[in-house]
Amino acid sequence: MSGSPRHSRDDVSEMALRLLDEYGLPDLTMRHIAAALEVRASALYWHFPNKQALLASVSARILRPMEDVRVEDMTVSETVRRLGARLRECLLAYRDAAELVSSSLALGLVDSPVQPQLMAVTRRDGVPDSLSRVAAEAVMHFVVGYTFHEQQRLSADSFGLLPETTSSLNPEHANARPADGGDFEEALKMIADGLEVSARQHTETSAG
Amino acid sequence: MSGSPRHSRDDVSEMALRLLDEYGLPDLTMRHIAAALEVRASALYWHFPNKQALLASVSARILRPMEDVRVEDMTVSETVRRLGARLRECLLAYRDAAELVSSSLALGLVDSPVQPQLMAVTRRDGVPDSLSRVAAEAVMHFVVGYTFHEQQRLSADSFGLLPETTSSLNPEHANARPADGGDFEEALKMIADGLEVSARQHTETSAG
DNA sequence: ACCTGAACACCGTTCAAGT
DNA sequence: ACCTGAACACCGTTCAAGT
Repeated sequence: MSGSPRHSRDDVSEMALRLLDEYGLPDLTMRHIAAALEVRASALYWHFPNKQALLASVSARILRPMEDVRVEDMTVSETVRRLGARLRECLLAYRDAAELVSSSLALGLVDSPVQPQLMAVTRRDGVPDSLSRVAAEAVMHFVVGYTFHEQQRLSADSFGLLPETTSSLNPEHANARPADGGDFEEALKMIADGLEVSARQHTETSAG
Repeated sequence: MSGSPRHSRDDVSEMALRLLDEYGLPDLTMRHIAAALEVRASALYWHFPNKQALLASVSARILRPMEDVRVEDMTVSETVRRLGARLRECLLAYRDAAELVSSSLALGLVDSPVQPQLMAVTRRDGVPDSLSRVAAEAVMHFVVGYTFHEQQRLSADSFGLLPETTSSLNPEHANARPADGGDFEEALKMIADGLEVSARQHTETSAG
């Protein structure tokens, strides 16, 4: 059929995402990605300057569904909670996605997945951009960190590791026990409430 | 002088922390740590089962100053802000410390650096443990993620990278500009305020 | 108890050369 | 425009053997 199966940038990152989900981040090597595309590792350097850039394009792909969240009719608090919950869903959709996105975000190689939509709503409601940016950072870092930790526990469990540690039979370490799914939403609510308090303080100060 | 310079576990992690600060995480290899101790890489496997365990002991060392924070006389809100600020200081004290601690925390190889002291104060004030744990997670993940990003920007700047991107001359990307130091405390305040709102809601509900 | 020596099975990246 | 081939300079980890 196809005599010369040459690839696009998008082909590469699409395949990389598939391999990430199937084999995990430690096995997402340039050689494995290349092999899956029936190509040598050196060929990938025509499409990307280095591995970090390739991983950033995979991160952007993972975060793409964030764009579909419609926030027009939401309150500020609803928007914070909705964007946070959706971000967690995006990260849980692929194996090791939270770890990958965490480092791409820290390196500044992908845009904030929360800021644009949150800012649209806060501007509509007269909340200062500075507060909105801060809240977007708080939500983003909390969700990515929380889900990173959560995702590690999931794959540790599936590997059969931590058999007695996770069963929380040790009252000595009850304080250290991981939070469950409902705690995630509780934390988002805290940040949302905190943003509303700050916004209220701002309008009182500038109006009164 | 010393004929047989054999090492302890603590010697190894102390040297590893020095090398981390001097050369950064990518160069913190088993071979480099061993060489600095005048030993072969394989010798490290007598002290630690693998590299991740060694890195976890370095993380614990970085977080040790968290224990010195005295919270007895603080309000809940002050405690959140103080512990968050101190955590950031701990991470900024060594090169790439935030990235290292981020992964150790996600892997569950080090304890929460926020929870014990926050819980002491919230218990004193009758705030439910569940809320306290959630807030501790929010603070921890936010601070580590924020500082990870911040620290990457610092070393990118010192490397002379991102010369025009960081000078924020591009109005198109003004929304994406990184938050400054004051924004960090603003975000901690949001989480602290959110915790107080939740605590208030709880006591109202349970008291009638 | 603590370490060496040597090997195993890999990495990311570069670059001249091919088509 | 897109890729190969071959090399460079490394990795983490294991394990028999030494002292």
